[in-house]
Parts: sequence; C-alpha cells; structure tokens
Amino acid sequence: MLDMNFIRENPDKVRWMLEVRGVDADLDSLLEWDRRFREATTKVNELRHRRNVVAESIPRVKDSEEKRKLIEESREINRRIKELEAERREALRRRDEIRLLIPNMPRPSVPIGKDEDDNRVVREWGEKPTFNFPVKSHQDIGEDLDIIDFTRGSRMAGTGFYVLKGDGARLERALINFMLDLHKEQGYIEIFPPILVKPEAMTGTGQLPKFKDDMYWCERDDLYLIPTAEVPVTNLHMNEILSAEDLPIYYTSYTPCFRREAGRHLYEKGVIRVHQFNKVELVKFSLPEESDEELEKLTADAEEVLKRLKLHYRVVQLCTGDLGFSSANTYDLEVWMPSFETYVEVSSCSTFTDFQARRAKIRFKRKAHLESEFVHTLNGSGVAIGRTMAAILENYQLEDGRVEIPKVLRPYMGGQEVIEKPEKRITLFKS
RNA sequence: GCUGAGGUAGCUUAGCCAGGCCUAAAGCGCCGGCCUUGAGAGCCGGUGGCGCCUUGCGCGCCGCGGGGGUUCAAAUCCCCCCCUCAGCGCCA
Repeated sequence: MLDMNFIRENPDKVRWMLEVRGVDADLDSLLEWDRRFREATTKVNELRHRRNVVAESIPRVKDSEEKRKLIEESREINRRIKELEAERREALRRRDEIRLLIPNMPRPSVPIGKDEDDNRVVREWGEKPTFNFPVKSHQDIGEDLDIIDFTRGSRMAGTGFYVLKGDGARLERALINFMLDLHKEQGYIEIFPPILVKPEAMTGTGQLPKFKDDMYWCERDDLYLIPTAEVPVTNLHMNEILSAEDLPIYYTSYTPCFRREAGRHLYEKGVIRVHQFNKVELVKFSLPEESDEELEKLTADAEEVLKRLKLHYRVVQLCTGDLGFSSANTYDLEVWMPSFETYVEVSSCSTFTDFQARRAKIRFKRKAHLESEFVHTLNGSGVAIGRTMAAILENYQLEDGRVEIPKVLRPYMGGQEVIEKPEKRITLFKS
C-alpha cells in the first residue's frame, strides 16, 4: 500500500506508474474519495469538539433547566455526528478499497516495458550443457527411474499433484537441507512457520484482497494455506516496532507452498506448475537506505545455490509491465531446462520497499525519541525445490537413463553418486 | 472445547469494582536545555496517529487488543471477536 500523503502530493507520479505497469486503477476516484473523507473528517471533528465542550460543562451546571437544554443540544449534535460519520467512513472505505489495488512504485533502475519481452537479462552464469544423445524431459526421467509418480498423485489429489518416491523423495529432502545449510552459512536465521495463516497476514503481504482466488481457504476457520513462506515469515514482525540496530534481519525458511493456479493452464505433466510444491525462502527486513543493496546481496545468495549445483542460469530484471503487484524491483533467476530448450524461473528476488511494511505495520526506530519508520521488506526463493529437481534431472541425465547426483548433494544422500533404475517396481497385479 | 486471570503509549506498570477536572498518572529508556572543566546526579521540557489552516514552538479530533452498543459523557458499564497465561478436557 502506498502512503496516502505520497499519492495526494504526487498524483502524476502514481498515474505514470499505473501507465508503465499497464494497470488500470481509478486514481481520480481515489483522490475524490480522499477529498470527501478529509472534508467529512474536519466537520465531524468540529462537531465532536462542541459535544465534548458541552458534555464537560454539564456536571458543573446547577440550574436544572439549563442542564436539560445542554443535554438536548448534545443529543442533537450526536444525531448529526452519526450521519456525517457514516459519510466519512464510507468515503474512507471507498478510498482504501481503491488504494489496496494500487501497486507499488518501481525503483528507478527498473526498465520500462510492456511485458516479459521487455525484461532485461542482467547476467548469465555457466554454459548450456551439450548432449550427444536425445535428451529426455524430467517427466520421462522421473517416471523411467520410478522416482516421480504423477498418476498416483493426481488419482488421490487431482491434477497438479505428484508423488515423490525412493531417490526422488531423498533428492527433494537433500535439496532442502543443502539450501538451508547454505543460507545459514550466509547469515540467515532458519524459521519453520505456520503453514495456515489468518486473513490479516495475507493482507499484510499483499496476497489479499487481490489474489484471494489463487489461494486455498479453510472456510470453517477462516485460515489460508500459504502460497509462499514469504507470508508467515514477513508477518513474523507484523505490528512490531524493531530497533534500527537489529536491522538488517535475515531469515530463511523451508515450507510447502500451495497455489490454486485458478484459471491457469497446468502443464500436461511435470513439476513446473503444480498446486503444491516445496520452497526454501529468503526474507529480509532492512533499513530503507540499504534495501537496494540488500536486494543485490539477496539475489547473489540465491544464485549461490545454482552455482554450487552447477546449473546454467541467467538473471533477469523484470520490466515495469511484468513486475509483481507489491514489488518495487525484481530479479528472476531462470535455470536452463534442456528438454524445453528454454529457461525456467526458479527464484524471484524482490524488494517491496515500505509497501508490505505499511500494510503489516512493521516499523523500526532509530532512536527512542524519534518517530518510528516503516522497514523495507525483501524476499526471494532460495530456491524453488521442485523446479530445481526437474532441472537437475534434465541437466544431469546420462545416456543410459541414469542421473548423476550433483556433488554438493551427495553428502546429503549418504554419498550416493547416481540415481539408478530401481531393481524392483511396485506394479499392478497381472494375471 | 470448558473455566479463570489478563491485553493501557518504545518498554514496565497504575487507573476499571463505585463513568465526569483523565489534559490517561508514574517509572525506565531516549532527546534537548539548565548546572558542570567533562561525565554522572539533580532540576525543567519533550518523546502515538489523523485532520485543519492564519505553518504556529498553533487549533482540534482520535487513541487504553479489535469491532459494536448504552450514556449528555466510556480505559471504566454491556455484547461479539482476536491474542496471551494458568488449570481441566481431548489428541498426533
């Protein structure tokens, strides 16, 4: 959420932002409701003042006739306040209804552009692997090695769910542990948060109200399954005032993530777009003046995962038209997928400046006597597990169908070096 | 899930039963000033949000977990919800 004073004083900047993001929001109505809200606020304040003066004088008045008159006046004022107050609240409600749908202001470095074609490739690391045999997709590899079971996953939970088995499940677990250990080295504190959270938390990080349909909701308890650890970890400090000397704070968190992907086409088969996936997340709380630099460092920390796994990737800075709702600047990490012959996003590292902090009321003080200010929040995947596993299966595949295990993961898999076809497969009964 | 006790400013606490000089007191922390060679102590003042304009060392409103209600008047009385703690129940 943008600062109301900023919107009021810089309507042209906000209008420009909506333009370059390609977002349609009714800024004129917002400003009009704001004007009406402030007008009504002033009137209500004047009436309340009069009422307070009258109410205060009543116990001092001895004459009962005069007292009766004052009480009557007070009652009349209350009637008028009630009317005006209704107007005031309606104007505020309408104003903030629109304001909650206004996206964040991009940082100056963000390229102007319409869609993903205008994103800027910032850097590349490593080289595309070459194969002297026909490459297989991670779906086929997963099924051939009997480590990913799409059929049984969707049978019990529907499309968009899959089951990991044997070395597949172990590899997933190895990736989680490898990433968490790496991020601990990099100075992040590990968090294991609630996976279900209240609507306030979802509003704090910006998922609500705009993306309600993209999330799983438990109606009975009014709780939402988290779409990313960003939600519970950022809200760790909601409604708090932190000390400047504690900033920046670095957190890392492994959680499952749940996304309905409403109205979106799910890939026929595969782990790229699914309803449930695992992710290790990085979250930072920083001083406003340090957040741009912290984003660069956070991105580098996420990149380190891919470097150690020796996976070819590139870093892309999103243009204004492709930037997420709450983000002020985003770098996507995209890993090379041989079977797709393209890059797939495994991480999205963003700074939200004070946008989330204002919603979630995460503040800090530099000195006890100074005003509290909003912190800057940042986060990025470090990185998405399922997609990374897919990238490993494809990039590390061998001609004989086996898959080599990246060296850094071997200690997490009891020293195992390759994933082989299982000796035994659980098959259906055949007569 | 039940019962009880709680939630007050950056923090710690009083006020609540008996509604009204409550302008929410006090302490701590922090900032400024006085004093001092300097520091400390001491003393004085400041230290939440919003709105308004004559932008003044201004005026007003709001603010006591959140939301309603009663009343001329609510931190205080009533109702609903959230959270914390203790005990009981249930349970991986």
